[in-house]
Amino acid sequence: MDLAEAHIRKAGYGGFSFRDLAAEVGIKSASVHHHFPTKASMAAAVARRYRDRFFAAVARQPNESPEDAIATYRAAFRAALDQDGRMCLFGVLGAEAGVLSPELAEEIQSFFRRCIADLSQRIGGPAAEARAFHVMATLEGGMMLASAYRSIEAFDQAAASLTT
Amino acid sequence: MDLAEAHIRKAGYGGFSFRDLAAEVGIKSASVHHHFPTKASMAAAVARRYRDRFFAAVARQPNESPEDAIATYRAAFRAALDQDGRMCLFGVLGAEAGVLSPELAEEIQSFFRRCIADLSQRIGGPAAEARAFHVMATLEGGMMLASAYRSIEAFDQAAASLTT
DNA sequence: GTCTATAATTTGATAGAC
DNA sequence: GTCTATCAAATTATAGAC
Repeated sequence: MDLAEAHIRKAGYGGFSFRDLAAEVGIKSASVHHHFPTKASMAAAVARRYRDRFFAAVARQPNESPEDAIATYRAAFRAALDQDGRMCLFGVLGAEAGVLSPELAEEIQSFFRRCIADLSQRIGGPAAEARAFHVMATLEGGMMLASAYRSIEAFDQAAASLTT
Repeated sequence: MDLAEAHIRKAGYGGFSFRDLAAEVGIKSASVHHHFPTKASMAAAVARRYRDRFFAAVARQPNESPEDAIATYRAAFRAALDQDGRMCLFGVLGAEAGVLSPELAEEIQSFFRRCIADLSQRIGGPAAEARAFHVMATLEGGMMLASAYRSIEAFDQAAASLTT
């Protein structure tokens, strides 16, 4: 699953194959099928694991200000980029959502809905939801720019103004 | 090229094949190879055409304010989304830039460099470049969110606050 | 849990006729 | 410019032995 995640984040859903994963682990592709019946089911499992890790990382802090919440999200995205220089898993999959399996498409939409709902609540106020959309778009887009530029500075420049 | 562009914007580089394109046009895949020697060369040609169309659409207006320039970019992204509900070509490809051909990777980076340079100049002032990065990230991320949500409202919410 | 073996399909690409 | 024919490789997936 670690390898599958790395491949998806680097090259999208089509960027990993059971054979490649198996070879890198040192087993055969049939053995991978023993754990995940289909490619779509494995991608969905990887997505669920990524989602759980992500929401654990952005968990609400005590006595948190709206600016703190946004900074927490930004730091989580930045850490993912800093560790391995790769895109957000859901950012990659979201871009090709049009042709993925229904199970996976639902997983993607559900991730972003949960991000927006969580951020909106923690930001509060009248324009909270619009600001939540803005924050998520900027962070995802910033990761994409950093991926294209191969430089984390692109992310930092894009996301700097999110907090006042 | 129209069909190739549609497929890439919906599903990424791996989302189109010469056979599929040929079948949709009513010819054979060998005939497509007559026009484009390789898949990478065709994708690069599609990217160049998209780039030229994009920069024509965001051309500088006379007596333009910084807010006007940003609004022009936002309108161009929104129009692409509104017409066919698909991602920005370079947004999709940028997310999977890690495994594309060098020719294509260079085309992607060059597109974003040109966007940032153009926007920076039209915005002006001390923090112009950072604001240009911010605008591009928000627009690309907003398209991705709209793609995942299958709703243009996600884009509008994300990009509303870009202009004052 | 892992293997061998294999099926069925798709893919990118080429040679050469018309 | 388009075709037929074909290749070599890769892909997803399954059956059944160990």
